[in-house]
Amino acid sequence: MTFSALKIDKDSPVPMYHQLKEAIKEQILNGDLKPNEKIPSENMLAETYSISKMTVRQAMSRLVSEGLINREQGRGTFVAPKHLKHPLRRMASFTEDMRSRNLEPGSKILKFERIPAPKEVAEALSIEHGEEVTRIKRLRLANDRTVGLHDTYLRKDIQISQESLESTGSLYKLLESKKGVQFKGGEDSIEAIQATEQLSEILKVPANTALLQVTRIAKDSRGEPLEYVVAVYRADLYRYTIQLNR
Amino acid sequence: MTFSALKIDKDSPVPMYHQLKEAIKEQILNGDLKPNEKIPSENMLAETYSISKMTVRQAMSRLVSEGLINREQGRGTFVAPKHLKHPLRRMASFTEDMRSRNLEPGSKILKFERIPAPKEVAEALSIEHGEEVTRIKRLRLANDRTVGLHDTYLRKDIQISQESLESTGSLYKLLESKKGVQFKGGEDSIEAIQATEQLSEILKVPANTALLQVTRIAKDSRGEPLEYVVAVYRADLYRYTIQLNR
DNA sequence: AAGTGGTCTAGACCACTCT
DNA sequence: GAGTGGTCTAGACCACTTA
Repeated sequence: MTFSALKIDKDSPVPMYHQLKEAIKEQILNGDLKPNEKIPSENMLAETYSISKMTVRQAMSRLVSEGLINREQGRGTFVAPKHLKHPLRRMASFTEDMRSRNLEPGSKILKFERIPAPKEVAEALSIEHGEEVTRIKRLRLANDRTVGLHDTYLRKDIQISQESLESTGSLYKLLESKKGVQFKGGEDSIEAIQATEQLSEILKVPANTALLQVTRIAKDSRGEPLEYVVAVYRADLYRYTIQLNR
Repeated sequence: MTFSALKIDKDSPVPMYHQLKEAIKEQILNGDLKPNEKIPSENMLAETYSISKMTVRQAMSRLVSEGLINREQGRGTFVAPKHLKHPLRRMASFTEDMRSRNLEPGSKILKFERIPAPKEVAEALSIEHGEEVTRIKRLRLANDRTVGLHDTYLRKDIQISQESLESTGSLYKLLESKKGVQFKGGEDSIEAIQATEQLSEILKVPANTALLQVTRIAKDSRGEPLEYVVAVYRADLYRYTIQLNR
């Protein structure tokens, strides 16, 4: 057991439960803790690091909700069996999504403009019809192959420049780390569509091919809609995967 | 404020945080608490019901993860803005999914058999190639219209009869309430496919139409795969919606 | 400054599993 | 019976928002 190597800094501004959570997470991801292996008991961990059981439990609860461990009353806590694929459990950006699939994400901006919100967009963002929004149309690449097309609309108080987006690459990263935006979550709606002539040209597939369309409304920390995206993906290059709880 | 009507039974075998959670949930769902309305503070609730703040917080945390409320440090806790659609937040059965859309779910069993697991199924269920599984092929209906086709494979220790499934309607309900199965969660993989000739006949759509295919691996309380389903839906009648956190 | 949610303690007792 | 996770207490202090 490599747990002895673990250390928790009580004076750190980072909460202790978070330090413990990340430490265990790392051991699971790098293989020190193997699937189905038993994790030291909560009481044990509390004693070892001289923190209270409730704090240990908070770390554990979050690991459970990330799907990394399973708790069984009376038996113990175990590393979750490994997954073959890499289903996401949280709202991810295209960039994060591709990285988790071990693909190199890329972008090509086709349009970057400020326009009055069309009806559908205004409705999704809960703003007035015609209110100004930023509209970004981008080809999305994985290992230099075109996998999809993103049509993004941002609420007008989100001010970004084409240059900053081009240099950052990831819209979510730009918003979160440079614009102080906090995403709380969002809703994805996924459907199958037939390629229109225009889409078939852009994505280089035959007309009428089946495509996967993901429509997202992303929300800020107050739960207000912030971003509306219609993403269309080549069905042969992209599938949407998600890990769910019950 | 109708919170005074709320009561918590300290001697009940039902945890207090669960009682509190359900009570608040009900007030949100029946409209006593309106979207964006402020909920009494944690300290207030703790005092009112003479329970500790940590217990109140456990109730709140679960409501947050169900997407019903938002917490904002320094400001308070608020009922989440309502959603236009009904995106799911947890692994749902087809039956639950349809009900949440206000549609009446239905089924027509096409096949009910015990067969040796094909390779793909064995892999998904982490069992030996050729081990016996229950295979159920069903048309799925919403308001008596065919919306999709489910091809389900169950691990061999799950023993159900065609009659019990027919009388219950919902496979998940049958397993959970009569067979003591506990689903922990699962993984959904969603892709767009073209209708084969066979599928186009069954679903009554033209050949090569775009269809939505959802492949699910559902897991039991120990995290072991239990059910493998390949579901194919008519793109014009079904979309997959999901609520995500970040 | 007052009020709110966020973190944390140092215990306690219970329900469950395994031996 | 020993060990484990699940619930709960009665405090404490901190970080943040709002007035």
